[in-house]
Amino acid sequence: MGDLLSAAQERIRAQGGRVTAQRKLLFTILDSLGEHPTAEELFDIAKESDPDLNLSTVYRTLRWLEAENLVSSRLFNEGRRQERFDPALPSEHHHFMCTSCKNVIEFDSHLFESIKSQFQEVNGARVATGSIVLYGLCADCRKMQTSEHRVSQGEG
Amino acid sequence: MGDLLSAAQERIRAQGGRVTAQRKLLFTILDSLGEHPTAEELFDIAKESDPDLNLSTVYRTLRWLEAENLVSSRLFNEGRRQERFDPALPSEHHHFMCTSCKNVIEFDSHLFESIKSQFQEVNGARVATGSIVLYGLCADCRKMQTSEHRVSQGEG
DNA sequence: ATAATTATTGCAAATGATTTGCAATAAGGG
DNA sequence: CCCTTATTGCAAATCATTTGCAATAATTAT
Repeated sequence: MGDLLSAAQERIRAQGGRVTAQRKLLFTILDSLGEHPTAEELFDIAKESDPDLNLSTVYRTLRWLEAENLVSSRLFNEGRRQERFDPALPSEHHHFMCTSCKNVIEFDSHLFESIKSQFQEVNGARVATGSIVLYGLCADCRKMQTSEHRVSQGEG
Repeated sequence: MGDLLSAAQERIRAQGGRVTAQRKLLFTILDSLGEHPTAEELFDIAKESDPDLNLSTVYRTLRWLEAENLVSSRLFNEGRRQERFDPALPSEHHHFMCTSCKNVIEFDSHLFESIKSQFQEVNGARVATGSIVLYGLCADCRKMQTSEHRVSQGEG
């Protein structure tokens, strides 16, 4: 929704680059996808439209977007050591990952500034960036777990 | 300083395991090291005492400690996709990583609880764990940067 | 439109971090 | 001190990502 598609195309042109079908496809998907996909997840979605697409192209496109500050990548503690790509605008925000469905929810917290300045004062450090990551069950997965309980206990 | 060494040895024995020289060495190093080493960093230190030590043994030992909740592993955004192992006791704490020297400083924040409960209320989720990671320059590296500036500007 | 230029792609092989299979070694019990 | 088998070292496998290179295709000039 942030119109990554047109922002990215403009930047490509400004750099004398080429607006290829693969890039347009990937930009479009990222733009509409309200998620934090891994390279492979994005690849799997894109392959439905372009079966010849290669995973290297996905990585190269994501790295280019990252260098242009149009997406950022982060590692969650999900067992895998795999990056997730965040197409949100680069305002400071934090993440919650559901440990069951792996969905990521973004959130803000005005308390984060206080945490940063408190750390700086105590340690004499200079904090440049940072983020909060929370893990747990999202509302949907909580409901499902509860109803599974009910079923397995014969209460449904 | 948390006496990981003896805690770990006790648990090994309790499980019918064997207290090997390699394990003792690694426990001792982790115990005294006030840092968050990668497997390879720990390996390099340990190799000085036991040149035949193998990196697999380091990984296996760290994974075992992790399963026993005596260390935890985390991924920082340092370019590499490499785990760092935290030998701190499993109380909730947060991390600052110096982007220059890569040193990790642990800290607490009572505000974290508020952030968690606020997220839960707003989203209907259940937060189980989470943490704050800050990046910036530690006090020492700030000083060095400043003095380098001074030198390069001929002000020293 | 068409050809020329070269950025970008697909593929395969390389890389870096971590894991695993297996035969050799060595703790700890008898 | 010997036996049993947990643990080790080594090499090969794996997973996520990157890279070299020849083939392809988007732009640019014709």
